[in-house]
Amino acid sequence: MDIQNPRHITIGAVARQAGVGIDTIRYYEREGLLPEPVRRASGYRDYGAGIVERLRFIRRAKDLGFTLQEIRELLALSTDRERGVKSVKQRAEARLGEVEQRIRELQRVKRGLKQLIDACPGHGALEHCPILRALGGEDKV
Amino acid sequence: MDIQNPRHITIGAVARQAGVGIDTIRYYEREGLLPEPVRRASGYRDYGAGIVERLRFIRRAKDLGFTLQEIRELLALSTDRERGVKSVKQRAEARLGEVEQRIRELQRVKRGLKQLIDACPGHGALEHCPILRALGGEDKV
DNA sequence: CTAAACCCTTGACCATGGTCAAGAGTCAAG
DNA sequence: CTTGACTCTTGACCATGGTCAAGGGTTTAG
Repeated sequence: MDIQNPRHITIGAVARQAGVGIDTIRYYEREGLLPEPVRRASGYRDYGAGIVERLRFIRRAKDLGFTLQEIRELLALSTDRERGVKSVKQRAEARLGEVEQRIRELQRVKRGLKQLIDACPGHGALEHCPILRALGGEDKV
Repeated sequence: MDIQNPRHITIGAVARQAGVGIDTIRYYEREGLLPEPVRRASGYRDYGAGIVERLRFIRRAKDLGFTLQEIRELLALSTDRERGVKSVKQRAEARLGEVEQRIRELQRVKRGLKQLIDACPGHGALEHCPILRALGGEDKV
């Protein structure tokens, strides 16, 4: 009965369509990122059509560096018609700030490494290696 | 008998001087980042003076983004007088490449977020929020 | 001598984002 | 009806870098 109706889609089909593992879907459900779907008499999860879009949302947000915790909040906001758009924009701005901070940290690390590499002749006695010296001096233990 | 001789320094003193936890020192020992120290008759670890420098080495390398695995390798190289300097420089260069790659990824993320934020009015219907739309479209599940 | 402060080992636990296995029930095709 | 593919739950396990607790022995100051 109506097997290809998108109103009757099993977890395996969802997993295939969204390109994630079955266990991942159940994990997201446990973690509150996906609503608990209705169940068939057998106990099988029975998903509506929107589930694949929601998984796609999660994947894209993950690619933008949001944690599952942050994504859970975004999803909650996206169904809150009172506070919605403003808060979503604020979250995105906060996330942007974190990304910029992380970029600055990495650029500092990069400069540190570059200095060491440029100063290192690449041969000779270990005692004169600026990398090892900068990291902590002699290796007497 | 000679209590302040640096040849008789307990794990607690090492931890204080290096600014790490006692458990961290034992953890590093288990993980092969620190040599197994000699033991007193009581079984107490008995460290030489170099241990604090070595812990400092580890901390600085960690700040530069090396994993403990990489640090273990650096430490091994720093005592290998044959292959030493050249390999150390190569490790640092590899690490630099990783850092640069990560910076590029984050800059891509940053651009994506910026576009969304700039396009978002910050008010109005959720249906028109470009952030939510970009992340995955409607929220029908 | 006693008590506080220290040390020992073994093994569990934290967060993160899942993955996998066991054992049992369900569904669809032939 | 049977077989194979699918699903269910519970709970263990992966890496990373530690942290903490239990239950015991040691050392040192007063």
